[in-house]
Amino acid sequence: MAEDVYRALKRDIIILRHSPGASLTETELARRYGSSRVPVREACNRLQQEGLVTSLPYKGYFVNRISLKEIQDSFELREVLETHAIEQAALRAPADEINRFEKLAATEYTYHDWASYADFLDRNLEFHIQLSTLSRNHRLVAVLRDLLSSMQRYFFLGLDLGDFAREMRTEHEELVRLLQPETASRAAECLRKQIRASRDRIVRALVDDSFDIPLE
Amino acid sequence: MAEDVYRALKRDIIILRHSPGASLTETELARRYGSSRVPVREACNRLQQEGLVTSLPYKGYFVNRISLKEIQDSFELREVLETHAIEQAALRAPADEINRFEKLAATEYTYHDWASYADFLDRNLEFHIQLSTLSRNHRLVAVLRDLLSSMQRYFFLGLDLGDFAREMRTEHEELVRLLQPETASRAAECLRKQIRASRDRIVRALVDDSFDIPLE
DNA sequence: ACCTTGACGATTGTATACAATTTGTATACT
DNA sequence: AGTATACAAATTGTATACAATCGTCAAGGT
Repeated sequence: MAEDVYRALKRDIIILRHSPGASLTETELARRYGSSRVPVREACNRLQQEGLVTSLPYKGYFVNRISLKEIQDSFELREVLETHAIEQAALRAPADEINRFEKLAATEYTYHDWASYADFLDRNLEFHIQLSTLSRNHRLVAVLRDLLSSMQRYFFLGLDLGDFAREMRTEHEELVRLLQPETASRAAECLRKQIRASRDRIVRALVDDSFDIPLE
Repeated sequence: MAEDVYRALKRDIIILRHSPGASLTETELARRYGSSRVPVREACNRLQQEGLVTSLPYKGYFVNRISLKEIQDSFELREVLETHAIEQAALRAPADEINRFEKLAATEYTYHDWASYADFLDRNLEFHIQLSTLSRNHRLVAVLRDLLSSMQRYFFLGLDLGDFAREMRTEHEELVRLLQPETASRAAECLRKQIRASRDRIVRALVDDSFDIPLE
């Protein structure tokens, strides 16, 4: 049940059902998600460690606001971690596992259909995690999973800015093609370019003020 | 009180008072640290997310075993994160903050004095965290802090292998000297060398079987 | 002899009652 | 009117009682 609350609450934060800056109290969350305060506490603690909410003792929990600085920091960190992961992945990738990724890469979403956004984000996360798993560094994968999870909220913003479904699918397929020892460094550079493009899309969305979400 | 339990339990795991592989139950921990099960649960959850213990539902918590693979994974991850951090730190470090680090770098320990090990590890962690803070990337610092915390157990093993107190102090001072924009990449390479030396010391300690700790 | 089944012990999972803390508000005093 | 103090409301922090789950071991049947 704690797991249910965790998942539901996280999803609601990611798809912005809980607005950045919003105040959450244990009692109200318990009512909303149909449990008692204890599982809610556990869920909130996990989300706090992931950097999605902040706990102020005796005051409540608050959905972390979105700031340009944190977006840039997150993307910088992602670039360091994931380019390293994919380079190692390409160096160590066994050929018989590559075709498995062609299916994972083939995921798109429907523009302006918010329900499809959530699905796409899940599959996209899965793709990147499976990719980094090829690096054979469990620890790296764990950190990257937490990081990408907490960035889902940003990606959600980016999707509604334009129809990049086909473009992202093409990017995925390009990565899979480069997943071989000889092209390891090219794979890393390719991913780096994609990550920066994604960051720029999202930053542009925010500074253009297309969204009326609480910043800073 | 949850905070107290967390700190005490973490310390006891790091200094190997709780042996790797040991079984921990909430009730017994509550008795040992003088609280009820609720704060213990919170502490254990945090430690689980940090990778120090594993929770098996309805069975208990278990102190994670130490494996060569995980040590190597951790050091690889540390190398990626911290060399990036120090390079950014050197590029952005304001001159008036440098002297603050000369004090932090001047920390040693007394060989064969286990009590001094714990103190040294704390100050050493603080040094590296403060260093990475100069990178101005909060997110990176947060991840690095978690990683280094969970590696403290390994460092503890390394200390008892030989008297490296002066050597490590010298290494620290060398890093501080290189903490300038012109020598940024040299700082990164210097740190990389140090991290690998540290890893090799610890790996050697384990394969030489100098310790009778339960491995993987 | 072996397999099934049932009960018991140990442990975590959950709910709820109560304590501690903070913040704001109202009231009394100067 | 202004300030200080006491009190009340809201919220998390902690303790404890109870429920759910898993593993073990023994008993009984085949």
